[in-house]
Amino acid sequence: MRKEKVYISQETVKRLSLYLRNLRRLEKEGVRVICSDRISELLDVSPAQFRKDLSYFGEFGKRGVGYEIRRLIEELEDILGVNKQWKIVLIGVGRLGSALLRFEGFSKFNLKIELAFDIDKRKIGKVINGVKIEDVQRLTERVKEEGVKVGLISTPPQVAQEIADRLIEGGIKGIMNFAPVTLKIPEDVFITNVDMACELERVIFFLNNEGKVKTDSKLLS
Amino acid sequence: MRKEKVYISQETVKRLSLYLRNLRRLEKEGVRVICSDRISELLDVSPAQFRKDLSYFGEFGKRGVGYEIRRLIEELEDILGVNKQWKIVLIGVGRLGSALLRFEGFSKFNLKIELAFDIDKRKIGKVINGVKIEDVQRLTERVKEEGVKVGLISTPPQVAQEIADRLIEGGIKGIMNFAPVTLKIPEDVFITNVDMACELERVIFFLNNEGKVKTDSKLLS
DNA sequence: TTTTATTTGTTCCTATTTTCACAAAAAGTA
DNA sequence: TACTTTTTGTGAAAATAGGAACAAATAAAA
Repeated sequence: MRKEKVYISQETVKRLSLYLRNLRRLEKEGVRVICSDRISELLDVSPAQFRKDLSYFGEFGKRGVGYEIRRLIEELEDILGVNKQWKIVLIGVGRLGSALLRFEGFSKFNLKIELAFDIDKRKIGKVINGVKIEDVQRLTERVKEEGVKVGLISTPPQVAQEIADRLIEGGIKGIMNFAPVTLKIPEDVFITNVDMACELERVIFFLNNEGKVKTDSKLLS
Repeated sequence: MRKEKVYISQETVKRLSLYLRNLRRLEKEGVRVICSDRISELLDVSPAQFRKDLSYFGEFGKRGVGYEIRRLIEELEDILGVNKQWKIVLIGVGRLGSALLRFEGFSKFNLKIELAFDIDKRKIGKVINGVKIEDVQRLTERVKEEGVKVGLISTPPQVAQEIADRLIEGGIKGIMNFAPVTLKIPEDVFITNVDMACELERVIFFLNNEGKVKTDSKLLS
């Protein structure tokens, strides 16, 4: 039974994506059906959490049996929207940017970067992984032209805000930002920050507070 | 007044790191004192949240005035532990790995990768950003030898678990994992997964559920 | 057919996180 | 000195997320 109005938390969405990836792997390994207990062993998620995450979107399992993997993969692809083709643009083809352009973790899962932009004349015109690098001057118009909806920002932090503004002007509705700055964006645009320095500092915090800290919800004495 | 026993959430730690970075930038811009309201405008955090996050560790502000930036930077560096030198090892010098080796977002903030390993004979011996790439065969012993405590895994997913095991055998206590797999690690080791495909799928979820979704805590109709 | 085993979907409860709101402190002003 | 303004630090309330537990559904066994 589909719910009237449900708030889906970001944590739930992250987990859905995690489920999908692991279900695909299981299917490849020949598994046909799986129960929430088994999922729980594989991922770091309680069985109840798994069932509840799915329950926001419908009933996909069979009581006493489990979940048919093929069916669940399709449902999750549908929920996340990864079965549709979303045009993705990358801005900033530096070392991180070119790694992203060729990242198998994207391409393997139907996430293909289709346009790339840089300011460096020496890079413009080059082709990386089938994508021709274009002049960032033309960013807004090209984004409009191609109807791109998702942008990855891997520029230096100083220019990230300007790039974001231009992307949004071009009609971008979702941004994944690798630049270590907090971008100002309108309410109707979604942003996720991949902040590697913060993540690494989080690891260091744990080490630095060792003994004073409990493993999951950190206890400080 | 320091608390007896306080649980620090991961979200709080992430924000501390975010505060630190932005305070450093503000200091560079010549700002000396800042209040929680101003921080709130700059970052996407409520003033109360900022004050409460800090309050777990002590009283660093002055009522009616705000926070002296220099002081707060030092306190945060101390809390996070980033003023100490932590030895960091990177495993897997592919495209992402070499981008990480040269990533300014790390080096600028006193986060220096000091050892790097790969399995590819052609890469072993090469020097990237002052770091000599070593043979992954010797990973465990070298980690022990050097007393490394933090490891970054940027290998293909198939070998990530084995690398994690070897790191832990060598005495690593904190891992930042870029491989798209859920690693099994003991309780006393801290791990953070940087899962770019999940992040990108989260953006796509938002686009795919547009209209049905409210901007912050996603409303699905 | 009836009974027993499982395992889901969901309700209700608990724990955690965030926000509110205000007393306490600081500094300036009259 | 007394009053005003500002802004912190924090206890209490509100909101959110997570987990236990159980009825309902399924399939297999008796």
